[in-house]
Amino acid sequence: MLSKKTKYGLKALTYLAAQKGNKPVQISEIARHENISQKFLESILLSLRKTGVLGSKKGKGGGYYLIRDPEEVLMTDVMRILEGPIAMVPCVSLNFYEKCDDCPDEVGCSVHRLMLKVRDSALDVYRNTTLADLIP
Amino acid sequence: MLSKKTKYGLKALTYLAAQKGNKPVQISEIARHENISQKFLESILLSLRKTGVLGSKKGKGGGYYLIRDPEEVLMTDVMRILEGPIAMVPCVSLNFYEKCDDCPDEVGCSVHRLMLKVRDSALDVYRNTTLADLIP
DNA sequence: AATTACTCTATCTGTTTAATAGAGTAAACA
DNA sequence: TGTTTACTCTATTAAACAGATAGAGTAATT
Repeated sequence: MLSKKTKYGLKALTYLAAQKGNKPVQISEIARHENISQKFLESILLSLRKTGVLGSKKGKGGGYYLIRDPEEVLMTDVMRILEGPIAMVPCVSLNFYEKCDDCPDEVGCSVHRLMLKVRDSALDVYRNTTLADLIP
Repeated sequence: MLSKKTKYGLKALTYLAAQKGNKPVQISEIARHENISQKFLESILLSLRKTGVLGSKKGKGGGYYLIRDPEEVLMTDVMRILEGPIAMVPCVSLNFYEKCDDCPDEVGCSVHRLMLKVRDSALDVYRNTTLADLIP
C-alpha cells in the first residue's frame, strides 16, 4: 500500500511542477489546494529538500520550489525518497539490499525470483516516468 | 513491503508444488523445512484452503495438498488472497476499488495515473506467472 | 525591529503485523 | 469404539509503523 506520505509528496511535487515560472510556493497554499494536513506536508517537503529535489526560501515571499526542471526529476528518485525501497522484499532491492535471515538459499528461493520480476517491472515504469509526465 | 504472511504462503505453496504425487503434507513438515512459525503457518494455509487453492485432510496421514496443478495456479489469485490488492492505491484497484476521499478528480490526479501504470506492470507479471514457475 | 515562514524535536493515538496460547472438532486406524 | 493425530477456530499479545499534532526556535525579508 502506498503511504500517505508518498501520495501527498507526489501531489505536492506535481503542484509545484505545474506552476508558471519557478517562484517559491508556500506550504499553506499547497496544503489547501491538495487537501493535506499542513504540518504533515511540512515534514514531507523537508525531506524532499534535504535530498536535493526541492529548494526553499525563508521569509516573506518564501516557500518551496523545484531545483530542477520537471523533465529531469525521475520517479525512481522520488519514490525512493518518499516510499523507500521499490522492491517488495529487501533481498531483491538495489538500493536497500538486505539478506533474509530466514532463508538460506537466495537463488533457490521462489519468493526471491518472483519479487525480482515484480521489481524489474516497477523499475521500468519509474525509470521512464518523470515529474513532467504527471502534470495534468 | 511484502508481508510475512505472503512470503510464508508462497514458500509453502512452492513446497507443496514440488512434492511428487499429491499426498497431503503436514503443517509441521512445511514449517520445519521453510523456517516458519507453525501456528502462523496454520492460519495462512487455512485461508488458502477457504479460497479453494488448497485442500486438507484430517486425521492420521492428513495434511494440506494442492487442489489444482501448479500450472493452473495463477499468481494474481495467490497474491490477492495473501497480500490483498495488487494496486498500491485503492482508486486504481480492479478487485478492491475504493474512491479516495481526499481527491475530487480521479482523472486529473497525478498519483492515480502513475499508480495505474505500476499496477498494470505488476499485473502483467502476476498474470504470466504460475505456481509451476516458482518451483526451483 | 517586526513579520513571515521555514526548521526541528517530541509526543501521541490508532492500526496493522506477527506471533502465541489454548480449547475444540473431525477423521483415520487398530 | 476409542484413541490418536492433525486440522480448526477464537482470543490475546507485543512490537512496529503510519499519520497526525504541538510547540518552540531560527532565518530571511521588508
